[in-house]
Amino acid sequence: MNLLTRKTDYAVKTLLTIARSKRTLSAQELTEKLSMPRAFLRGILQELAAAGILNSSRGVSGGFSLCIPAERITLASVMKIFQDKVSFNECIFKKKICPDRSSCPLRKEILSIESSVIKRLKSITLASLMKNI
Amino acid sequence: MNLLTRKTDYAVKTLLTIARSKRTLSAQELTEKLSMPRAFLRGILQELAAAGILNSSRGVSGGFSLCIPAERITLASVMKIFQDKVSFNECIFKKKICPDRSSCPLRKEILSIESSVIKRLKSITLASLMKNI
DNA sequence: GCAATATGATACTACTTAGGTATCATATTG
DNA sequence: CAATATGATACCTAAGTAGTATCATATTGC
Repeated sequence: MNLLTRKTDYAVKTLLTIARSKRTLSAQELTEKLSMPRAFLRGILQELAAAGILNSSRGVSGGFSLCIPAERITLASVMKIFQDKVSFNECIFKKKICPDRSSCPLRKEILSIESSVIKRLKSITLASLMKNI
Repeated sequence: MNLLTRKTDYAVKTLLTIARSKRTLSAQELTEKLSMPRAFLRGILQELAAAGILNSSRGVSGGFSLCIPAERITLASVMKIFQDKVSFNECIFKKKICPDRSSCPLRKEILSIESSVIKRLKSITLASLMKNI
């Protein structure tokens, strides 16, 4: 079980690199800097652009740059792009076993853990990650 | 992303049922009580027995019973049986990108979240789940 | 204009894991 | 000895993760 998928991990590290270098970086440059698989990274960059986190420009000196200040890009928001549900508990016992879902003790515990994890994921920003280096 | 797999979820609910009824219950009885797929539940019960959480007895009036007091069966220990790694971060950047893994800011954050989740999972026991009903 | 360089869109493959089934062997009880 | 249980094991299928490949389109500089 992994909290972050590889796409999310790549994405965060790529975003950090872009944030540090204040200029536009192409997929090619990023691939070399970060030694990530090129085609895969291209896809990730495209998704980040589509999600409105990156600006993209085509053509000879094109590439990607941040579209939002680093303070406002959270780990939770990046995860959301690449991992549909950042929820922990998809209760499998609709009505069969737990006649009253709202009273299921296991569910309560998991939801409580989930919400505290999500809270923390929302509090981690690109900017805070950069400071901690 | 789900914190608990279905096997773990079934296992916990099954263990709760066994713990409540102080007698030996067969896979057949449990299947009926809990409306879980029979063959699947059988496998889960076998794994729980192999892990030393359940006693099993064969033959006509055989079945399963708790082998450990409910206070000492934690959610973490059940997860461990069915979900090899309850770790959150399998860092993918061995030495390439993070020359010094120990200083990776993202890794630090994830490990911190992970350890607090594990701590909570260890604190949830069958007994505590039963009390909260 | 045109070649070179970029991204956009999209489709496809390989691998792993989760979820579930089925069967034969073996032990226990009445 | 037949009925009932678990033990061990070998499958199968669907979904998600990780990664590749290609064609279309936009931009820049000569």
